[in-house]
Amino acid sequence: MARTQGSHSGITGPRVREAAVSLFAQHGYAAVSMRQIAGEVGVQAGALYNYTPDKQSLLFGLMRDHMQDVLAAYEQLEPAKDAQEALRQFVGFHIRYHLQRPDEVFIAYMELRNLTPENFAEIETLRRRYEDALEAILCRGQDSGQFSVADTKIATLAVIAMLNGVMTWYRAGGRLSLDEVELVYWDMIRKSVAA
Amino acid sequence: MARTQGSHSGITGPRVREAAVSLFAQHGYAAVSMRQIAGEVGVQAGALYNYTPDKQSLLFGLMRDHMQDVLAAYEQLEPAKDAQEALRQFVGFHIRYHLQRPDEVFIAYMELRNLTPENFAEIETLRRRYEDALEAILCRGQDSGQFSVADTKIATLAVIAMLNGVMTWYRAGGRLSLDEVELVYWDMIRKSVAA
DNA sequence: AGCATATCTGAACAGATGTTCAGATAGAAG
DNA sequence: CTTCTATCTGAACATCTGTTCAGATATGCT
Repeated sequence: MARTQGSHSGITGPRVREAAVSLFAQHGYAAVSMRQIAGEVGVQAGALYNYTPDKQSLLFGLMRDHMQDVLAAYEQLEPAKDAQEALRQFVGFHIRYHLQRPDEVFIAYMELRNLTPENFAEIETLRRRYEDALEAILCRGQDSGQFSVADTKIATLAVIAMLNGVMTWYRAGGRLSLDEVELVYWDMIRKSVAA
Repeated sequence: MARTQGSHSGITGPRVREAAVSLFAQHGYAAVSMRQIAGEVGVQAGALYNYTPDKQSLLFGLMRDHMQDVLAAYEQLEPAKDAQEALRQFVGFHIRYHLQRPDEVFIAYMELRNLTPENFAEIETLRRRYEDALEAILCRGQDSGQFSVADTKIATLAVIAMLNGVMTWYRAGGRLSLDEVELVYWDMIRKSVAA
């Protein structure tokens, strides 16, 4: 009757990651124990160590994979012709992608301080690549005279901060549809950088 | 020679709170132990319980006092005449006040999930009062035709999210002065809600 | 001077923490 | 059916957790 044993690597592995994502997002990395994660999966704590060398690596793996997924998804979009078009593309992509993976996104920017210095540096590099993509768009529009921002670096961070705010309140099936949300944000961002 | 004892309530009390603010902001509530806080103050862990009934109350007290301070400081500003003026005042106040207390602000929105439900509700009420102040400004400008936003509630959250982003990168003595930072953000926000 | 009180120490508590590992078990391979 | 191996259990480990409290100590008061 006891617990099932044997070969379940292909099943348990993903479930460990799913449980970790859900629990880390809900209570925070430091507040979640390996035993809680194991309990969610339906397994003893020791079994987790077949899938991660330690707790820190589990967190880091989740964050790194998420950032790489975001970058890969964004970079395979077909490049827009002009800056305005590219900015709209970025806004739409960011909102939709992030609302599809709220837990991963939440972890990726809430748990940075719980990474070891080396792991932190690696995540920051990936995040930086994403920010640079947006800054490149702003610079392009600035050069072409379509945009007018006092400082492209700050504008980049301001736009991303604004977009990230959507995750704090948006709930699927709420007052506004995804299309409406995207439109509202696009409207504000378009105007905020306009010449 | 040993540790000093006797009457130090007026000194130790604030130092406990300062240490807690600093450590919670740096590593997160769940990752900081009472012994670490005590060590920072130069006292044994048990002594902390002269100043807080428990760890949760310590966190809650810091967050509640911070939110009340923010509200009190904002509400004693003399009301601006028109909506545009009021928005500018809000932006300036928010940036300057928050950059003066980065740790408290950081805690106030990072540690919400570590509050008990009752404590969470109380903090949310205070936060809501602050957001409502901004939304009232946006509504005023919307009515007067100065502003044009698709949704005042979302615009409120978007503006605050954008402003909060300043704390993730601003460092005193950096590339830009406080005045410049305020100007850059005011420029973007003014345009983003403009008619 | 000595008394009273606020403050701190130091040890103790019950339980939780991340991690390890020998041994049990189930499915795959022959 | 047997053997092999990946997977999981269950117990153990050293250490850390928030919190309590009796006793020590210094300060303020008389």
